[in-house]
Amino acid sequence: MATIEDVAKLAGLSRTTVSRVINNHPYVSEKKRSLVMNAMSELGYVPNSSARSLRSQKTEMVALLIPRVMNPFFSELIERMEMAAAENGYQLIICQTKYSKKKELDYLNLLKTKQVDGIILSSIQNDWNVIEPFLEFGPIVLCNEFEEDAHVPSVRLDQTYGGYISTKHLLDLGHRKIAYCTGGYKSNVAKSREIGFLKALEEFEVSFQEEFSFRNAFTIEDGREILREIITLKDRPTAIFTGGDEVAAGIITEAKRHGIKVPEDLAVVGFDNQAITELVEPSITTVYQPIEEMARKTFQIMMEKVNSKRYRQKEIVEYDLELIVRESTVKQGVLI
Amino acid sequence: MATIEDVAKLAGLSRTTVSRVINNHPYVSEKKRSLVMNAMSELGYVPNSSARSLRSQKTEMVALLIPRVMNPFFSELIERMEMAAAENGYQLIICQTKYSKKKELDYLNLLKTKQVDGIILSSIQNDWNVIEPFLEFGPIVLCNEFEEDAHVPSVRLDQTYGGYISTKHLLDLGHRKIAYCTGGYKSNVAKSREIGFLKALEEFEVSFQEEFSFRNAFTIEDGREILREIITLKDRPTAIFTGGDEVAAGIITEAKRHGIKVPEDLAVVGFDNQAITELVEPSITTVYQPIEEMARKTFQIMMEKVNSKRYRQKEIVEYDLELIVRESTVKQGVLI
DNA sequence: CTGTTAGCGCGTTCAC
DNA sequence: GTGAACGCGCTAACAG
Repeated sequence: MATIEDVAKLAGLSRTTVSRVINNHPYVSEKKRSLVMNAMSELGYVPNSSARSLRSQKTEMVALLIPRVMNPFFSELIERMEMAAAENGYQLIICQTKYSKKKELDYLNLLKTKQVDGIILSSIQNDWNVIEPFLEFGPIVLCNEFEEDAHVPSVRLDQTYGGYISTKHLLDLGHRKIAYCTGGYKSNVAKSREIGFLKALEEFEVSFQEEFSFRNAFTIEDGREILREIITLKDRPTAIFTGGDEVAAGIITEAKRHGIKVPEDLAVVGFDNQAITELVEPSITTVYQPIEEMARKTFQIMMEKVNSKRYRQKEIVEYDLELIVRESTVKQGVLI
Repeated sequence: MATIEDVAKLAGLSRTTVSRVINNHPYVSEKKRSLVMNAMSELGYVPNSSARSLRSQKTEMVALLIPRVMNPFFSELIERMEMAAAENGYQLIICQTKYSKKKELDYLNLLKTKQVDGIILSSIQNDWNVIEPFLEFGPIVLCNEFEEDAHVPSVRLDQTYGGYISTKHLLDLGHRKIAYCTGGYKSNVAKSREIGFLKALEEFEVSFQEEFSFRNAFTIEDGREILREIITLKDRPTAIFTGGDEVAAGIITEAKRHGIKVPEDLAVVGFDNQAITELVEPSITTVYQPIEEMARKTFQIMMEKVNSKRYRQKEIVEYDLELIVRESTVKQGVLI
């Protein structure tokens, strides 16, 4: 593998001059510049990035911590984030915490060992006070997560609003017995949605019935089970708010098996606007989340932080969610 | 940030001894070892990985090249590959080529610049002769891809068999007018499936009708369009083989809108065994692919290559696919 | 068993 | 405009 030294020799110049050409420094005569360029291409020279990182204290890599990849929301987040990284000449390292505190800490260590310039957290397992000390070693930016006492940038979606509009939609349709079901891992995300949910109920002077509450629902199968639970209730809800389209899909398909009509007997709203919302019949009313904008903004802030080296500063960017009404809440004419 | 030098000073020893402790070398007395350990934890010392990489010529990172993340097949591949990497103490860098030759080359350069120890290709855009030269700089392992003239390891699924069993299934059910539709990007993958498809037809002495061929089908919407094309045909197929569950789902949902019964009027087989296969009604007959085993094996071979430093050696590991029969080909009793 | 020394490849003062 | 020399942090001979 050719080094900068080899290039210098071949060009009959010093390492310094070669380095200057590589880094586009001024004060290099055109003659020597082209001499260097020729030598570089002749040798197929490429700078060694470990050496560069050691010298510059920058790796041009960022780690993205997520609970897992196989969740359409996070898949899209990865896709968008990788694109944002690429546009900035950065590489993206994927870190699945699998909801484990230990794994999260292991990955946070990438900052200490200088394997990455910064860390984007889209999932938080540990208490903030155990994460905070890592800020000594580099920037941490929250994406789709939020911590009240964290003095770091946080780019997120207005989940409270999301919970509010979808619940209000159900209330506007006349529903008063509304079940609430959500996944737990989204921590603050789930909490915010619940606040919005309750706020809407309050506005309509409807009180929430605790037996209509379902937690830890993530998958299609979870949705199916929830429906089975619901039909055992004497007093059944007429509508249900879910924290994810998969869960909504599970509820809907299982409802059909049990002869429960959607939306007549049970209206269902999902969350995420995934592809399945248009596949299931009836199609699923859901909440669209502007993941691309969020990813872009997150990365942009990360670049700022990397350059400014000021990591501890609270800053919140919030994007609005959008309700997409489909057939699982409002019966529509059949299309031909 | 504390360096090895700081630790050595605090412990009153030399850098070498500290280094030996870090790397678990023998020949270090217990006394000094604990002296070093204490100094390390007191300073919160962690080795700088750029320095380590520069010295050892290893980065403990591997790049995974895929066309894009937001495709359930690749999402799962990423998820499994990240887990395999983590088990081996490696980090995984995600590289989306977006089907672009240039991007692929940019990412292959990670090998040259020594940012990664190896590259896993799950998608090939450029001709092999332009990829081959990169082998000078590190190992390349193919995963779910195949190149006849590439002298590198290739871990893949027997796509020919996959195409064969699903087509044979349709033939066994009595279908003789079978349409074929597939995505183009899977290059050799798609070709292999087609070979299996044709082989099955041949065994049943059925000839393929060219007007039943649809290319570049990837999405649900593509599936819908294909169905709309099909109904314009005078002579319609009675069954259709697709290269992906999304396409199959699109065909099925659109068929229902047009009053075409699945499977009675049109039998459909998908590919990938994604979650939607059980959501759509009728549920989709599909082909299961053992992605986890493939990812695991790929990474294991990568580790071998990284250590042995012998990169140019052909080696093929192939896993069988499995047909999963559901309602889109065989009408089943309604479950309650 | 332990310390001294010499680079890994690069960027950057600081002289010329 | 250009080059010599130092050091980023670490590991591995080599010599004791």
